[in-house]
Amino acid sequence: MRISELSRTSGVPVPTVKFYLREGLLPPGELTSPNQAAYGEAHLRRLRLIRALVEIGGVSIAAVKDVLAALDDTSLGVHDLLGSVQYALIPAQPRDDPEWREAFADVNAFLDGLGWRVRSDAPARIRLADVLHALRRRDGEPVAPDAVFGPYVQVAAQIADAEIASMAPPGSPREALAEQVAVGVATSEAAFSALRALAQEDASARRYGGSTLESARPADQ
Amino acid sequence: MRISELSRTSGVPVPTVKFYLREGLLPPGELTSPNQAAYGEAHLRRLRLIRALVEIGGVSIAAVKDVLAALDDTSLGVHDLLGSVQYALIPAQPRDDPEWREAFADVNAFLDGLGWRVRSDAPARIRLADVLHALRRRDGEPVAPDAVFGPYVQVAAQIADAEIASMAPPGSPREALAEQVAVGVATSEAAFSALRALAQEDASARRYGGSTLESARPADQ
DNA sequence: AGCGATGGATAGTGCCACTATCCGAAAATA
DNA sequence: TATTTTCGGATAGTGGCACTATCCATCGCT
Repeated sequence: MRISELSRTSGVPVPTVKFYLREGLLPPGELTSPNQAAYGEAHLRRLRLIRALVEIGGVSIAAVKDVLAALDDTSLGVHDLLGSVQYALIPAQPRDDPEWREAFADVNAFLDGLGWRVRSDAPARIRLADVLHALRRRDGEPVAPDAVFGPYVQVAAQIADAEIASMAPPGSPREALAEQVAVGVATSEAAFSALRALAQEDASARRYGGSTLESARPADQ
Repeated sequence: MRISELSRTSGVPVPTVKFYLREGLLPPGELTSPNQAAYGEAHLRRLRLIRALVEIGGVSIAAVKDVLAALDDTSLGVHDLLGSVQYALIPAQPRDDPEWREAFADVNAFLDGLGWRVRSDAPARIRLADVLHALRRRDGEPVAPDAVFGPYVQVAAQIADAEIASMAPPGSPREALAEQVAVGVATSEAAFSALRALAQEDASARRYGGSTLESARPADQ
C-alpha cells in the first residue's frame, strides 16, 4: 500500500503521515525504487495507535515516541513495559520549592504505608505531590495525604487490579500485549474520567436537586 | 497590596499576573490613583485558584475563564455550577463521521440504561463516544459499550457519591462551595489518576513479577 | 508520451501561554 | 528635595508544538 492509501484507510492526512515518518513515529516504508515506498498492515496499525494516543489520551508527540520505543524494546518484560508506557504518559518534573519537597516527602511516606511495590522514581508520585502542595497553599496549612488520597486508595487498587487482570496472562505473545497496554492505559483513563464526571452530575442532581438547564448554555461555536 | 507583592506571595511572575489581568481572569485592582492599583485577598485567592486549575488540572486559559464566569454567576445553583465547571473542564466536540455517530448513539443508549440524571449535551458523553470509536477502529468490529465501560460504572458512581457527599450540604454559603467545586473537580481527577497509575504498577509487579529497573531509565534531561 | 501521484526536503502556519520592552507617573529612599 | 525604584497599562515579541504547504525530480500507470 502506498502513502495515499495509508492515509485514506486511516483518515490521517498525507502530510501528517509524512510528518510522523520524519519524526520517526512511523518506520519508513519498504523502498521499491529510489523514490517509491510500500507500507503494510503494521504501518496502518501503528498509525492508528498513534492517533489513539494523541486523540484519546492527549499524549504529546514526544511522549508517543517514548511509548513506541518501549513497545519496540523486546528486552522489556511486561511489567517494565507497563512502567515505561506510564512514565511516558505522565509528564512530571520535581520542583525546587522547599514546601513542595515537604509535600513530596509526605506523599512518599503515605505510599510507603500502603506497601505498594512502586518505583521510587515513578512520576505519579510527583503528581500527587503537586496536588498536595496545591491544596496546602489554598487551605490554611494542615492537609494530610491520608485525608486527600485515602478515599481513593481502595478504589484505585480495585480498578487497577481489574485492569491488570484483564490483560493477557504472563507468557502470552508480547506483540499483542504491548499495544493492549498502551491503548489500555490511555483509553481507560479517558473512559473512567468521563464516567466519573457523569456520575458526579447524577449524584449532584440527587443531592442538590437538578435545575438542569438542559442545553440552555451558549452552544459555544 | 500592589502587584509585586501579589506576585511574590503567589509565586506567579508579575508579567503573568498582568497577562491574567488583561485576559480578564483577574479583576482589575482598585485604583488609588490614575496609575496605581491595590489588590486584596480576593485577588490572591483567585490567582491561586487559576494556578491550581492550570498546573494541576491542565486547564487551558480559555476554559479557566469559563470556570471563573460560572463561579461568579450567583444565579447558578450548586448543581448547575458543578455542571458548568465540568463542561468547561472537559473539552469535546462531536464529529461528523457516521461511524462516530453510531458510537455516540450506543453510548447514549448505554447511559440511558444506567438511569443517571445527566444532561443530553454533557461533553463527557462525547468523550465516551471518542473512546468507543477509537477502540472499534482498532479491534475488528464489535466492542459493546457495556464491555468497555461496564467495569467502571460501579466504581465511578461510588467515587462520585463520596465526592459529592464530602461537599458542603445544600444551603451552605455559596462562596465557599464554588471554589471547592472547581478545585475539587480538577485536583481529584489528577489525584485519582496518579493513584491508579501507582496501583497498576503494584498490581503488575505482583502479576508479572517486578524486574523493576528502579531508576535504570535515562534520567531524561 | 502524457499526467497525476510519490518520496523527500525545506519552509511556513496557527495557536497558545506567556515574556519583554517601553512609557509616563507615583512611591520609596536618601 | 532629589533621586532611584516600582507601578499600571499598552504593544510587541518569544518559544514550543503539531501540523501544513510548497517544491521538485522521479515513478508508475494508461
